[in-house]
Amino acid sequence: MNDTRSEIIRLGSELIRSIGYNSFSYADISKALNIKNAAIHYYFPSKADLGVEIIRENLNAFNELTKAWESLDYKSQFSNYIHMHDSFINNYWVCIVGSLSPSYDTLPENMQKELQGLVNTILKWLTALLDNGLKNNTFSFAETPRTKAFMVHSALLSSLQMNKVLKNDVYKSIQEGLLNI
Amino acid sequence: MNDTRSEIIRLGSELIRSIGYNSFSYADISKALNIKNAAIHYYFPSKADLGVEIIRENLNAFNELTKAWESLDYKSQFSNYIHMHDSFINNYWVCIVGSLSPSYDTLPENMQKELQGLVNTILKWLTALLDNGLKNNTFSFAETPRTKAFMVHSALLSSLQMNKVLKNDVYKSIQEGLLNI
DNA sequence: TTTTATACTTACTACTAAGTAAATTGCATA
DNA sequence: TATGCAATTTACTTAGTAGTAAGTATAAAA
Repeated sequence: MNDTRSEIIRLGSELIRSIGYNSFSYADISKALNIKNAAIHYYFPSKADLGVEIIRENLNAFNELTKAWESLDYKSQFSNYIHMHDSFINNYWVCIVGSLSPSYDTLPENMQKELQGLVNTILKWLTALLDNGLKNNTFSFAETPRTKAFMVHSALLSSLQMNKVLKNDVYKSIQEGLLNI
Repeated sequence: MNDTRSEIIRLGSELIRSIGYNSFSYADISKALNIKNAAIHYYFPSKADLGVEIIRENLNAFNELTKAWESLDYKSQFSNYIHMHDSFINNYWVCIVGSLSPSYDTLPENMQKELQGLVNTILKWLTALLDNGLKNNTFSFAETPRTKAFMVHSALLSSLQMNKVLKNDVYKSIQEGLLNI
């Protein structure tokens, strides 16, 4: 994979996090990388192709991270997950799922499928972790692991969105609240 | 307020919930209402004017609802709040805050301010309710009322977004989880 | 009966978006 | 040295989008 291609993905990823998929254009990328709009079409014929690739890269990154955490105890894995997006708050970025979900109905079909895959992967991993941690008393909560996974994921995702609007301590507050299980 | 004007707001509201502010155009509204695009500009010279009005109507609706609940016990008020958006799930709509927040940086300044006002009003009301309910033992939780309000609001908001993507029981699961405080 | 204001329509502008075909550059290999 | 391929630009099309200026129908007020 060459430089230009990976730079396009990197920038596209940032733009999705900061302003959303429908709000960025190939012109935003071409200006920033000092190339022409047609050069982006060379690597990603349609914007949907770029969108799909960006989601895939996020899925790969998630899978690699969680694999690297495998040997850690459940509490550490959970804490790592909760702190996964810490670097986003100063830029007021949201995670890719939080960015794409509200505009889900406007996304091309292949992006919708890819997004579903990403969300399912995250929730499956988190549910298993909570289930294991509940069984060996690392965690304690009343809900089913699946419901708890929904709640944790949702709270975290949305705290990044609220951080964009309120620019206050909402992200840190929710993190602390979540870690206390 | 005449019919056309309120129909524009109603439809605009729906469009924001279903596809987002940046994804709908005056053409979407004019076609649906069988009027011309310029007729919308007559009532709302710029799209931002319409956006601001839609947020304001939501704020008014929230204030009226919570005022109507004032005489109820805290548990009922909390339950009402949690069920506030039940009618959205079958259409896969998100709430206005969940729709606008991820694209916050693309919104015109007056819409940003209005959105902040709405979020602050919701969080202020919810924090006060949780605080009161904690003090009289209606609720029991370890976090500060403010943090708990962040968490409840975030989980609920984001469950509507996940409902769009997964079209499963995530919204109901999170509701049940939240009601158990 | 004329005037005035409201609620629009007609017909347009300026601009931005994604996408494409064809030409060009530059480097590696035969 | 010539050829061929990959990476890119040039120059363009098509299809929207918000927004506007000028005109029109209608009904109530003067």
